This record gives sequence, structure tokens and C-alpha cells, in this order.
Amino acid sequence: MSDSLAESAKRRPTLHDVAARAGVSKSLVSLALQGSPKVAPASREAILTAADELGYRPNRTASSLVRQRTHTIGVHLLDLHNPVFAEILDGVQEAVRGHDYSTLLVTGNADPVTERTEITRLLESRVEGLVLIAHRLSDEDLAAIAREVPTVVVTWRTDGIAGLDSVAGDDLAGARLAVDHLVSLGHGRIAHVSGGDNRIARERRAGYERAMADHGLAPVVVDGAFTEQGGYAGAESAVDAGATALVVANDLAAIGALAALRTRGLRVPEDVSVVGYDGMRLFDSLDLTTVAQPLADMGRVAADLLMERIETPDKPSTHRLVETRLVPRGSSGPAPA
Amino acid sequence: MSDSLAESAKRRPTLHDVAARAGVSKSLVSLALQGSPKVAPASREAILTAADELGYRPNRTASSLVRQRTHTIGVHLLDLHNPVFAEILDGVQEAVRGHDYSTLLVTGNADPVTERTEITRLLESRVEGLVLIAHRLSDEDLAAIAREVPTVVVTWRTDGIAGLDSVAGDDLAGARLAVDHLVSLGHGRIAHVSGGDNRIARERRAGYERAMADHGLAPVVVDGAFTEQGGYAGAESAVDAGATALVVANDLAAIGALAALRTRGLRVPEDVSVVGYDGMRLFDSLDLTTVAQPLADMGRVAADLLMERIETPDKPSTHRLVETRLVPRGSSGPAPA
DNA sequence: CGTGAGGATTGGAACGTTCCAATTCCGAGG
DNA sequence: CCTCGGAATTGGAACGTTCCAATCCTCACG
Repeated sequence: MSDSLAESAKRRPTLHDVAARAGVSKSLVSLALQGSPKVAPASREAILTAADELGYRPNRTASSLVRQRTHTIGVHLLDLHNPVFAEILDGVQEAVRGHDYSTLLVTGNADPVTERTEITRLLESRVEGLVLIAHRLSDEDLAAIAREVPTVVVTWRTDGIAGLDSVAGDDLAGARLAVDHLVSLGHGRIAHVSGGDNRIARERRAGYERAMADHGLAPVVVDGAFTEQGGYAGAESAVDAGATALVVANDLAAIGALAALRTRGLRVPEDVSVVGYDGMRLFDSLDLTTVAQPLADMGRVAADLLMERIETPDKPSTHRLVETRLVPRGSSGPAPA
Repeated sequence: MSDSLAESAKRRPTLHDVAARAGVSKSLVSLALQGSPKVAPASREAILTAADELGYRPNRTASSLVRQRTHTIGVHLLDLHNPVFAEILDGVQEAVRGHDYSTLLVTGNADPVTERTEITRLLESRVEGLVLIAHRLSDEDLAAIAREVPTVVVTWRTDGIAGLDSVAGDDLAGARLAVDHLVSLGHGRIAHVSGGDNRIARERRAGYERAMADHGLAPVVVDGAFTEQGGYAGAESAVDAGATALVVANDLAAIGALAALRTRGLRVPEDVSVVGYDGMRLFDSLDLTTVAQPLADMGRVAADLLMERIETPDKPSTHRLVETRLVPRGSSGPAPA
């Protein structure tokens, strides 16, 4: 009895309902709502008010289905805990907003397996493109994905995969910048607090080692991680080993390193110099010397590349290396006598 | 001529294609893919291999349309620049992941107008629920949205709106904690660096003012903002006004305040004590005394509340106040003589 | 007053699923 | 050999749009 009432109260109005109320066909309503010029002004008026009165809201799923376009991209982010990724995401969002796309976000997958299933989910949602902000996929997986949908990888250069673009910083060169800077300040016992066993960490470590070798200096690498704890522990080992300067794998770890030095009663930069990596906007006022990458820009560029590839799926792959530069601040100074 | 070839190469396989290849009907394929027990083992086998060989991927838009469920929630985030929000989002994501939902993310809208249109977009995508991590909507807008879809507001308590839940910290009490702490350390000239003219900032300011009054102290409020620059400028004004202790509107601004004090040559905490607000995990090793809120928890709770409301749309509103506590660290100490 | 042009409007197929009701199949029991 | 019941399978409607082709109007023109 109240059935029809409850139903009419529940069900969302559709094109049909609007059409009925405005006394026209659903086709015309569709046309009017899309702003077609072929609709007579009077009809348009009637349709618009009818839609308004009913609280009509177009159903994008239905529209996507027939149009074969979702106007949505998928973003996979390795780990939201890390503010570096948040800054990149910020850039992506900004660019996406300008392109009339929505973002389906997936984050922080503990293991590579769920990472794959989450991405599968994005593909099932028919995202038109994919931005991977750091990932743990194999090259085969990556290639398979890129074959299916325009994809851009942010954080490390990925070439040799057809139809896949990438945006990355030059970690090899960046680590060298840090070493050069410290050498120019007279340091010789420069240690590297590593970022663990992952692609970026390895790259930065390699950059450090090569730079040290080029300066004729003996490399000292201590285990660390891309976390404050990692930096804290790493800094302790490094000063135990007699280092007067630390090239830390990223800013987060560098903050941890600073804390370790503070509790040890060591002054920065008088006793020990510290250089971070990433140039997180967030730490701008922390007076940390760092190797800066334009994080938000990386996100923006990634999104732009993706939009280009959505337009032109067959264009050749582009791999953008963003500019990395040293920002000298108060945490690095002349080597102690 | 190559038309059909090109076409078959382009078009994604559908249920029909799988059905044809497996020699069964599309209905059975649908059943099998959903893991129905009514499908004969042999057929299941044939269907699964056919799907696999074709690289079949179910189309969620189509499925959503007929099922009237998108398994997606919308998240609106005022500003990804602010890591506080990122931490909350992190919590949301974690909870959502456990519930088999996807997240449509919208962020950083400069003005309230685009904020509304972006949320409209989410509604058109038929999200089943909405998490608003800070917003600038009017109560009417909020009510209208809550009427349409389960909604939970994070960051400030929002009552009086039917069917809307909220998760927030107790800013009034939190600011009081900061004042009490400083008073207990012997401070009397305690200034507040405000967070500007927004809901949270006003609340924290009010908490500060009431606490000061209760201690019989004269409040000194200087203009600031929820940014490092805001904290920097605010701290300068505050010390000019003779303050020996600062209650800063949030951690980010507190970091800025510390920088200002450093450039002024003032020692912390010997000359000036600083207390922040938020308890960002990110700043854990910064030795900043702060009023901490469990940010990621807030996100998790919000998502859980949302899931409950999706299950039971008519349940009464719940407004969760999360626990706020003072974390004393090195940036606050006894008042100077 | 008939004709035609062109604008306005409409019905219906299609998008890729789900799911109900109906049908087919198969072997056991009479 | 027929019947019955249950399991397996199937066709088709539905979800809410878009868009094409077809129809309807109206009015100017001959």
C-alpha cells in the first residue's frame, strides 16, 4: 500500500521522470541537458525547471556505459604515510582538475599481490589512464597494464616498455650533488645512510658511491630506511664510524638523523653536517640542506603526459627527468678541524 | 577490409565473447564468474579458461548500473598541502580497503563554489557514501547532501543535521591543555598564534581565551595562519609583544614559529616555549610539544561510521569526539626568570 | 493551397552487466 | 518406457543513458 509511496520516495528520478514532468521525450531531455543548440528555448526552459524540481541528477555510470568513456583516471600510490608521495599526488590532482577528470585512488598496499588486485580493480572500473606513484610491479605486469591502458610511472625511469611514460628525478646525479657539496665544505669522512633495499635507495646509494670514488674517498654506507627510525639508527652507526657528514637517503630519514645527533649531544653543522633528499615543501623551514626535486611538478607532469597519451595512444614513450638541485641550508657547514 | 580485424583488436571482450568461446550462454558465464555453486564444474572450467584466454575483464560500470551499487565512496579533502589531512586520508583508505570499496578522491578546491561542483560530480558518479575531510559548505548544503547520500564530516563536530555523522577533536579542550601545560611551567605571558578565520582556528582560539581567563591571565592573540609562514609571522609579533610562551594554532605553523625564533636568536625552550597542535606523526622526531589528535584513527573511524550508515541509513547520528592529549617534548620548558 | 526545407522532436537500439522465470537435461523410481 | 524432480542452462528484460534515423511541424514560397 505505502509501497508505491516508499518507492517513489526512494528511487532517484531519471531522464524519464524529467521527460514526463516536462511533457517531452527523454531524448529531448538528454539533448537539453547536454546544452544542445537544437532544443527550442521554450522546451529547454521547461526541461530545466522540471529537472530542478525533481532534484534530478544525471547518472554517470549509465552515461559512461553508453559513451564508453568514464572520464576517470586511476592513481596508485605506494604509501600515503610518506609525504613525498602526498606532494606528488597533490600535483596530479591539480592537473587532473584542469582536465575534467575524476580520480580513483588506491593506496598503501602492504604486499605486491594486493597491489596487483587493486590495480585490477581500477581497470575493471574502466579508468582511462593510470598513474603509478611508486610501485612494486614486475616489468611484465607493467607491460601488460600499459598494453591495456595509458600508464605513466612516477618516481623512477621506466623505459623499454611500449606505450608507457615515466617521470623521475635523477637520483644518481642527485646523490652526487650532495657529495660534491660536502666535499666542497672540506669533508672527507662522508657516510651514506641508505634507504634500504629498493629501487630508489639503490640508485641514490650508487650515486653516492660513484661520487665518492671520483673524489678518491672511501665510501661508508650504513643501513637505514626511508623513515625517521631508519635515519635515527643510521645516523648513530655513522657517527660511531667516525663520519663528520651524512648523506641521508631522504628528508624523512634526515629528520630522524638530526634527532639522533641531538640526543648524542652533537651539534649540527659544527660537529656533523647532514644533507637530506627530496626537498619536501613541508620541511622548508627546518633548515635542512637537501637535494630537492620538484615533487608537485612531477605529479603535474605525470598527469599531463597521461592526458596526452589518452589523446594519442600511439605516441612514442617519453621519459621525463626532472631537475634535481642542491638547496644549501643550515644543516651543512665546514668540516670540523 | 581490415576493419573487422582492427575492431576485434580494439574492442574489449565482453561476456558475450567469453560465452561464445566457451560454448555457453552469457548468463552462465555471469554465474560462473560470480562463483555460483549451481554451475557444473566442467562448464566452470571451460568458462574460466575462455575468459583467461581472451583477457576478459568484467566491466564495473555495467555491473554498477544494473546492480544499483557502485561500491565506491567519495572523499573530499580540503587541501592535500596540509599533511594533517593526508594522515586522515590515510586512515580512511586503510578502513575502506577492508570493506571492499573504492575511493573517488577530490581535493584542494580554492573556492567553495568549485567545492560544490566537485561534490556534485561525486554524487553523479553515484558514490554510496561521502567523507568530507574539512569543507566550506553551508549547513543547508550539508543537509541536502546528507539527505542524498550517507555522509560523515571529519574535523569538526556537526550536529543537528539528520543522517549525518561526524568525527572531530575537542579543540576547545585541546587548547586548554596547552595553556594549562604552560601555566604549570610557570609561564604567564602566553600568546596565541591564531590559525586565521576558519572554524577550527576560531575554536582553538576560544579554548585558549577561556583557559587564560580561568587562570586570571590576559590573553594575547596575534594573527597567524595554518601554514609555516603564518606561524613565522605570528611568532615575530608575539615575541615583540613580550610573550615567553606560544600556543600555536597547529604544528605546521609551530614549525614556522620555531624558525622565526631561531632567526631572532631566541633559544627554545630557554627563552620561549612553543606548543603546537595536531600531533602529526610526521613531526614526531622534531621535539615539538604538541596537542595530539589521533589523525589516522579519525579517518578510520569516519570510514567505519560511513560503512555503518550505508548498512543502516536510518540509524541516529553519531558524533565522535576523539581523545586529545598533550605530548610534552623539548620545545616547552620552565618560564625564564 | 500544395510543396519542400529545415528545425524540433521522438522512438528505439545499444552499452555490458545481473537476475528472474522458463526451459532443457538427466537419471532414478515406478 | 513414462514420469517426476532437481540440477544445469538459457533467453530476455532491466538498469539509465546516448545518439542515430525517422517523423513531425511550421512556415515561406511558388
